[in-house]
Amino acid sequence: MMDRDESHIVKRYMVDACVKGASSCGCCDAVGVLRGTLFLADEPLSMDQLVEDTGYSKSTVSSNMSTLERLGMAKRVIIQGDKRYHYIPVTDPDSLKKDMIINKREEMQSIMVALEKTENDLRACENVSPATLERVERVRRFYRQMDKLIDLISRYNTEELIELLERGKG
Amino acid sequence: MMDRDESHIVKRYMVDACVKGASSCGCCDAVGVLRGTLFLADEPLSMDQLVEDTGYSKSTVSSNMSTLERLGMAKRVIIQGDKRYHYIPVTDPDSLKKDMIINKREEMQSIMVALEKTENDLRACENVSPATLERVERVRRFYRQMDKLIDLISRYNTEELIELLERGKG
DNA sequence: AGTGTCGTTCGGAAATTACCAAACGTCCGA
DNA sequence: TCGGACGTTTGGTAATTTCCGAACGACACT
Repeated sequence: MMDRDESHIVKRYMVDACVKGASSCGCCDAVGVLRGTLFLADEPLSMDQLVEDTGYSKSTVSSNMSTLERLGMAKRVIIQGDKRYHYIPVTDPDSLKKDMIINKREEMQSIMVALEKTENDLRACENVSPATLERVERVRRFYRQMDKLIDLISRYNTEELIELLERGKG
Repeated sequence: MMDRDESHIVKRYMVDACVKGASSCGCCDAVGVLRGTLFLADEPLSMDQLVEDTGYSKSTVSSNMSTLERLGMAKRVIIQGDKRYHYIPVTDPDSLKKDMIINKREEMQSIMVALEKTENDLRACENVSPATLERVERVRRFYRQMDKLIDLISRYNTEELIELLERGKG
């Protein structure tokens, strides 16, 4: 039988992977640890179980599970006859892709707003070098394009996209 | 004439936007400030000028300019008759897209490696629940798909992609 | 070799962040 | 309306990160 230690070893890679993924989107390690733990659980986990399995305090688990929910990586489910919340990992490719894109897009949008304001400010000054203005315009064009691209990508599911792009290139 | 203060106001949005973008890829504020400053400069800037314009110390500028270079967001150029380095921002859409994709892809790859190891470990244990194994497989499939998608996307330039996807959906 | 100019690296201080324990609010059953 | 089980919020602390100044190494010119 697999004891706690062996189970922990199996978990390590998964947790490490999730921690890495989390830190690359600016989240703290706990978010990754919690996600990894959730992935390798046999059933929906209550907060108490997450506290037990990860060693984090209740408050840390609570706040970081909120983050996971917000990022679309975990969901709460109701277990009949148990008033506690239970969490499951989101593993559906299309949901994951959707949330990944939504988050990326919000980032882009806020950068685009700032770029637009900058461009307006620059135009309002008389003695700004045309090269500078042109440079800001170019970056803004880039973000506009990427935003459009992300929008288009969000309208297909992953299989469709792969097929379309493979066909396109031949 | 635009004095230093006015120039600073114009810079604010751009710098804020870059700081936001930087922190969303796990970089500290200084990286964003430096990028924003570079965007709005009329000419390539030396390290001394960056120190002056940003208020950061020489060592901070040095190390953070390295990360900007690594991320493909700034480049060093040689100015004739000046032995100091000068930096310019990268604004070419295709370079920006390329580096953005390269960085994203490296992330994916390392997560995929970890997922593969986990799957192997799980298969080696006899008493792992099939549901858990299936869950890991599903996530791994997701990352494999995304990796493939990113690879395909990297083979087109942005205009081609937009056209292809617009045509595809009608 | 000696000197001056650059850029990077290193050690410590300051600021920020992550984390925990305790207090708090909420919901449900008695 | 009380009591108990949950989850969230808060305040303080520990740990990490950021940043600076100083020391260092590299290079060019004398």
